[in-house]
Amino acid sequence: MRVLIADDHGIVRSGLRLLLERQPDIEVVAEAADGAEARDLAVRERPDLAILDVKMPNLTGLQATREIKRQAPEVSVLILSMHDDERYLFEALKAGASGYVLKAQADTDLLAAIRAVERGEPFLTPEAQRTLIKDVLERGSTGEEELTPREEEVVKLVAEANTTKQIAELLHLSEKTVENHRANAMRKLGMRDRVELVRYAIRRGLIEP
Amino acid sequence: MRVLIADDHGIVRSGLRLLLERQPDIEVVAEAADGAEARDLAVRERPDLAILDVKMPNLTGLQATREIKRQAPEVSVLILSMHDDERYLFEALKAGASGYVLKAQADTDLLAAIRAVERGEPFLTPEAQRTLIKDVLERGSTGEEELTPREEEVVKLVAEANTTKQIAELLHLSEKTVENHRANAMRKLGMRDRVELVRYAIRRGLIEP
DNA sequence: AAGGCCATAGGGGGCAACCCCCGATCTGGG
DNA sequence: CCCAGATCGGGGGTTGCCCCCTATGGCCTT
Repeated sequence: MRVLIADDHGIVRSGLRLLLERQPDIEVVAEAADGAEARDLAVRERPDLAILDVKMPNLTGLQATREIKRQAPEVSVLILSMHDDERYLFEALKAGASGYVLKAQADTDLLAAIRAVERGEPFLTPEAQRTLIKDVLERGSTGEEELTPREEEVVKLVAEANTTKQIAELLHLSEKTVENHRANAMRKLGMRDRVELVRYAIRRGLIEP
Repeated sequence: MRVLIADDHGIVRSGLRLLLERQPDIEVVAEAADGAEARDLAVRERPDLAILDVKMPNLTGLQATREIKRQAPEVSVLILSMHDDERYLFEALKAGASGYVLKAQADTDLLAAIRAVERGEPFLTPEAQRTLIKDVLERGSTGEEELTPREEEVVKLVAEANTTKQIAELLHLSEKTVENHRANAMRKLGMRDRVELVRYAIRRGLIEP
């Protein structure tokens, strides 16, 4: 099994490599120190599996996952999350990840996750499963309404502190259209102003804080 | 040289251990998964050096440092920091740490830091030195760019998507006062609107995304 | 005593954001 | 073929953000 690992900390990459290479059938074929590098390597090397940290420079693990699944959908992705952070779980799954493992449990759960992915099954730690169930129950079965690509693009630009006029120029649209996309996004998300959109964009990994 | 390592992620401990044990004169005599355990082991084992992650359960690396330096001052402490987080640099030095190393640079800087500590010298990465110098210069010469407690409080509430009116009610102030604090904070930080304040507040850890 | 910073409060004004309506065009799927 | 949804564009209005200014009382340092 050919694996790519991506984390901005050399120490973590060493630890992962050590853990993985104790397995006779696993080979680490590439290491990346940021999200953009991870995406490029995944597209070029086509590993069986990419293990990505959530928090990386250039592209977050979530952004990298989206791009990898678009450009090389046969590459499976496992997301590694710091802390007790399960807030990215939902987004990770929507981005196309096959599993979500907390770093604190990485040494015990990671191999189980890899074996699951190998069999083509998804993998979630028990904690992650609990979080997911809680989320689904809270949001109702569907989750929140999804944004269209255009709406998401506008939200991203809003969150980067562009004014309506600037966004209109960037996208070659009228200010009115930009306002409409922003308003529709806010309505779908149940938000009242740009400030809430910023936090949403950061949670979604659309922008860096 | 007898070393203790403390980090809540097994993967990171593995990576550290791997790195350190390649050195013939370094022996990892203890591993801790949280701050309290790190303190207890440091006091009992009296290693020459304790390498502590900033963010750990029970006691943070900084709290653990303070307690270790009080109960076993001959133990040197190196702080390992996640992210690009240099915000704990001052506190670490104040707590008695001999050095501050970013995890992203751990594999290259950590050994240099250990050798410095061995010689009884302090160690800061070039980035940390720059941060320190920048801060000293800012505080020394021109008006300091730090926010007053009131300004920070207002910024936090702004970033939580409260309107000026809501903040005024929460703090029992006039809207005008809130506006002044917000405007002063924005001027100090060189920002133009609330959207930028949100990202600042998240970077500073004032609020969660 | 004087000057400095801070927290408090206010006036007035320009403009962007936000809200509620509306319609036109194009596309994909039943 | 028609309908739904996405995209694009607009009118017209209220609110709140943001910027400019002044001012007072409390506290600390000089």
